[in-house]
Amino acid sequence: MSPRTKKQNAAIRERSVAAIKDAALEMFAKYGFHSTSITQIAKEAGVSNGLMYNYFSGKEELLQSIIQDAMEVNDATWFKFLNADLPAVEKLRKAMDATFELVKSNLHHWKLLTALAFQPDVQQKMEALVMDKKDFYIQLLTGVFEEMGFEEAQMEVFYFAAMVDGIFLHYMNMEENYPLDQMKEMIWQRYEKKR
Amino acid sequence: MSPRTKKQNAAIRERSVAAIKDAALEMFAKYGFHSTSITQIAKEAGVSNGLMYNYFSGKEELLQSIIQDAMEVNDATWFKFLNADLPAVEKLRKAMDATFELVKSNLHHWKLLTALAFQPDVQQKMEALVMDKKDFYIQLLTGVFEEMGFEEAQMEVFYFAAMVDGIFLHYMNMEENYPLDQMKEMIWQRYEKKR
Amino acid sequence: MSPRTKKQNAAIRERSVAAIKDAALEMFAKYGFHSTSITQIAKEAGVSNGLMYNYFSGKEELLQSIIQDAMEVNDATWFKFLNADLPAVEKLRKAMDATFELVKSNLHHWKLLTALAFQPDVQQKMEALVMDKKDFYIQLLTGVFEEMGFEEAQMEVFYFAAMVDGIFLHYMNMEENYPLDQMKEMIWQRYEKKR
Amino acid sequence: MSPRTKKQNAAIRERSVAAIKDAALEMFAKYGFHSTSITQIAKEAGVSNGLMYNYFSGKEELLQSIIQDAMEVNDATWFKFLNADLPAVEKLRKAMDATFELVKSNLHHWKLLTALAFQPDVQQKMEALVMDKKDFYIQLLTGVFEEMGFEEAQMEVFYFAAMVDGIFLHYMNMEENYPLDQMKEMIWQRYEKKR
DNA sequence: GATGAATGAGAATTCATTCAT
DNA sequence: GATGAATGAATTCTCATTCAT
Repeated sequence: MSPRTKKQNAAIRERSVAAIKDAALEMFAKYGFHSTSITQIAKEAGVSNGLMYNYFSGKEELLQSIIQDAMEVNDATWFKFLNADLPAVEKLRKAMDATFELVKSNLHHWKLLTALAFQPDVQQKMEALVMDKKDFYIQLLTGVFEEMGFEEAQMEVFYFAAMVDGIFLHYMNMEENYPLDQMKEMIWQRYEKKR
Repeated sequence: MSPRTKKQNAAIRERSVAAIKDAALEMFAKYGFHSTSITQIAKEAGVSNGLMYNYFSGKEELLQSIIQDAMEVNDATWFKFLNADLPAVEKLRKAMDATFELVKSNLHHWKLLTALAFQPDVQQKMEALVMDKKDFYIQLLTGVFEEMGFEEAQMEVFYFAAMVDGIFLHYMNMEENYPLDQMKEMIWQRYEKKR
Repeated sequence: MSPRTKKQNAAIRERSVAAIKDAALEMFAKYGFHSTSITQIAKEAGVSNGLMYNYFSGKEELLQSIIQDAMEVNDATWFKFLNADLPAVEKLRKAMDATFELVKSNLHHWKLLTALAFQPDVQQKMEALVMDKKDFYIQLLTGVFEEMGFEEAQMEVFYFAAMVDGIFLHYMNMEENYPLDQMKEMIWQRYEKKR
Repeated sequence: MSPRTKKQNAAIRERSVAAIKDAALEMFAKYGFHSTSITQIAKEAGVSNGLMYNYFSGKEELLQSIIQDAMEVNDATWFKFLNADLPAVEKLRKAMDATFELVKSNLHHWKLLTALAFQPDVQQKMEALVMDKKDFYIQLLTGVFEEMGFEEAQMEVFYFAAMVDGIFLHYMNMEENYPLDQMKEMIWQRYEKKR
């Protein structure tokens, strides 16, 4: 009956927080943010209704936290490959491969993020977070395409991003019926010769 | 003294329905479906709270009706150009031009439709409507690309669709800052030579 | 195009009023007062929503009017037989027979009246109407039973009324499965010997 | 500090449910089902508007639950006396006495149940519940009357039931002005001699 | 740290009633 | 006399959030 140590408490907290986030992500992705109630999340997570409020100030903050997590994973991947010490074509290929893998194995996260990107009320709250990143990656990719010899490197960034996101869009709708890998290679044909 | 004629009534009804739909589309696109209340729509439309229920069975049916409208406009355009008696390249170009115009001038509709396509709870209700159409257009486009000499015509359809939708996705997020026309031409470079 | 005569107008009015009352009675009896909407009544009656308000001040007054009608039919019958110039036993028998016929052939009216007699909110509005009548009939019947030689004639009135109403209660619930005529004869056995 | 125990919670829930049911019964009986709003019930029960929905799926289920309760009380009484190991006449007398007591002391329940039995929209929902019971009690009573020597025992059941229900009907309308006990004895005269 | 009973603001929906024609 | 589009108050129900334990 001795009081829990700090470490024990931290572990307990972490487990609870993770359970809540996992359940929430799952259900937000499945039913939408507004159509998922706190009660449903709590039930799915196997905790009480009120526990969420010990860790987040409300439903919105829970969402924010999930979004942040998803973006961090994505960031790590991109940053890793686009900053690697490799020829531009290689960097692009590796980053692209990694991104496709990421999306394949985290379909839930991605569906959720995409869905949210189109819900105007949520969008505004993400905007600040996203804008900086976006500019940063545009810069980064522009550098890569310049190195690959594109005149209008920034236009190429837009074009590349559109192809990738368009493919993901369709993949998310069709899932296993979508020829994801073939699409990736069709993109790649455009850049391969720059090798 | 005498009651209104049928024609008068029809006109009145039509005006009310239009006002409600317009207001709803505007606000759904702006704030999202779940975050827009009937009261808000009614106020925006300049009618009473209850009037919507004279014309639609509920908020959901109102949404359905708006979706249907949007899809009909789109359908008409595509069908017109892809079925025209022209060489395949011309058909594709004209259909593409028309679609870009459509999206440019109906940004609201498109944002709404796209947002909805990612809200899982709404998605299911659209699915039946959309699925048939999708297959139909895949067929139609496959024919066009075959005529243009593509070996893997269906893969080309997916690729083309991904590029177009990816571009629209980004356009919808960045609006006037997006180089929409340049992107269109970048797509077109791939097909022009097939002329 | 000459204006309608007064007589024509009166006929038109009467037809409309009758259609509305008939429809209302039918639906009140079938679905209950609160569960029947003006719109339903109007549709059933084949008239417009607003017409009712030309003849009645509202839904409640329509109900009152229907109740009054039903009670008048009943009154006429009872009064006729209980006031006839006949021996008491004959009067009772004839009034009883007539009442059973009345209920059999106007099941709707009766169900409605009974239902209303138990809806507290409606009850209060009927109370004034009913109370006077009740006392009047108790007097009348008491006279009859006294004439038949009952010591406690008023108790006999209560008892007789309870039997009759109890039988109707069950008849209304079971309808054609109820041995209505046999029940009537079982009551009668009590009074026959007083002949 | 620590959460409430299961027992504590159960007690709290039970108290709330009881408060809601009591208030609802009171007001349904007083104003009718449709004329009583959730808000009124909540106020009378001294709880919030939403609490009812923690325990019942809606207003209708609350009603169902109250009906069920009322029927269970009734059932217990009847079953107890009609199944007792006594001569038939005694059983009947005791069951009858108990029923009259029941109605006297639970006037609210009975008014409500009777009122509901005549509201067509509610009736359908009770029907299944009631029908089985009715047949069961008819059987039971038929046995009793057979034992008492009635040739047409089942007709006697109908007749007896009609008398009892007719008396209750009038009692519910006139309340303390009604000679309830005398009526009971008038019924009894018919059966006493079978002793 | 955790629970879950309770709250109450806000949303969708219904429908008696009005009134311009 | 009749119509039916429009109104808006009232009602049911949902659910994020609070808080005593």
